[in-house]
Amino acid sequence: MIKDKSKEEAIIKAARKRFAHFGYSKVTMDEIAGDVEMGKASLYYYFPTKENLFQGVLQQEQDEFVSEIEHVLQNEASAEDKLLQYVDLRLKYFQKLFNLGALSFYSFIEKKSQFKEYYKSFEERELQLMNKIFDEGKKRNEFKKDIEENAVKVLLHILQGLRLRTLKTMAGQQMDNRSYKELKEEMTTAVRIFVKGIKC
Amino acid sequence: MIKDKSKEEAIIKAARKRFAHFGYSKVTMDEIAGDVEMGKASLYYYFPTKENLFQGVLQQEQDEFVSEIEHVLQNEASAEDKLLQYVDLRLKYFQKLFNLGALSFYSFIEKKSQFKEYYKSFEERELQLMNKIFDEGKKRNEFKKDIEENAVKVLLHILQGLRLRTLKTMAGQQMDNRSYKELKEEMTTAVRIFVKGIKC
DNA sequence: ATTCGACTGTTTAAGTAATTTAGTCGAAAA
DNA sequence: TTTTCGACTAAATTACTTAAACAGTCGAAT
Repeated sequence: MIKDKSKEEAIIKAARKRFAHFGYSKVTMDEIAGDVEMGKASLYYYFPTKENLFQGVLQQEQDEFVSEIEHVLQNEASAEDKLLQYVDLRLKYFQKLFNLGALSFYSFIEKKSQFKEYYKSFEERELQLMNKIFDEGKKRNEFKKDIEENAVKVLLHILQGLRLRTLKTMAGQQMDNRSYKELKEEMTTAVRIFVKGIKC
Repeated sequence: MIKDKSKEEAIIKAARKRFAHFGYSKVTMDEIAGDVEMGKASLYYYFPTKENLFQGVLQQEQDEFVSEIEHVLQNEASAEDKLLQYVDLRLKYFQKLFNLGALSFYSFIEKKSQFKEYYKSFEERELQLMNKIFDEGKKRNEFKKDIEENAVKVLLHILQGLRLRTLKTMAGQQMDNRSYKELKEEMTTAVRIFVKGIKC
């Protein structure tokens, strides 16, 4: 019943390496099994499906991101600074997912759209995190109390949209350093102006 | 040398009808020719390629949009109101392109990406239009003079991103009225807060 | 609890033939 | 001179077949 956590993690580690390099569909369970010196059938003792294993990889990245961001929320910076730190960490997480092939324009239209549910629940989590930042900002009187109803959600969608837009312009290619920097700058500008618009 | 404009328009009209209903690849030149009671070969007298004919359709939509928006720019509304009118018209134009099958997530990743150049030049045009609105806003002292360097471009990208994000969530399906209204509301909120952020 | 060899059914890839369709051309009509 | 089109071709798309690869199962062994 209680499965060996370290084995599980070794499998995820091997899987992540392969997925990050070749993308989901170009990696076979046999190869991953080979990497951890196991038979393929043994993998199925830990993960019921290949998809589930991939989600394991994603989940680990997500946990890492969430714990980083929650750590940030605890420091004493202003709400605006926290938002900017959020943008920074979120963008790094975005890049990781991209390198795992979990993003890219293609993955969104695939019939199975394996991760729709996954992304959706994460979006809710993100919204909570941002709301927390804004609530603290209100308490500290950085923002006025009567922020526009959907402002936080809109900001979240703005950031999503800007990332998606960058994804589009790359369509297939690698994410180079220039795209990354441009995107970050755009997001930073957007947040700064947006926050100013909320402050007054 | 001087081709019959009314014939050309009749062809575009017929083509638009078909493209809007079936999408680019599901329409044959023979069918369009049938609609205007011509032989297919005659179409090639007016349009060198099928792609070019499709672009003719797009160009007409774009011209219509641009002339509407330029009309708006001439009235005496505030810069903010002009921006909101811009959002409204631009979204209607977006929907038209969507119904023509010129958008949709698929069209962006198609190898040929026939319209990359087309969209790019249009984006520049859009940027000019928005800059015009902002420049007038500055002259009338609605905005302070030292607007952040890339603010206008960032706003443009925000609006693009929000549209794209909606496109993603629909992925394949029809654009229903709810998506449309939600998107419009988001854009409106974004513009209002953004403008406030620039004003002060 | 954990591992795996041997197996299966389904999915993907490769190859090929058949069909459709964009685009051409030269001649003819207006 | 401008406009139309029938008859054609080359190229792309589709439909189909077959071979290979792969995800996932199972029962037996540690």
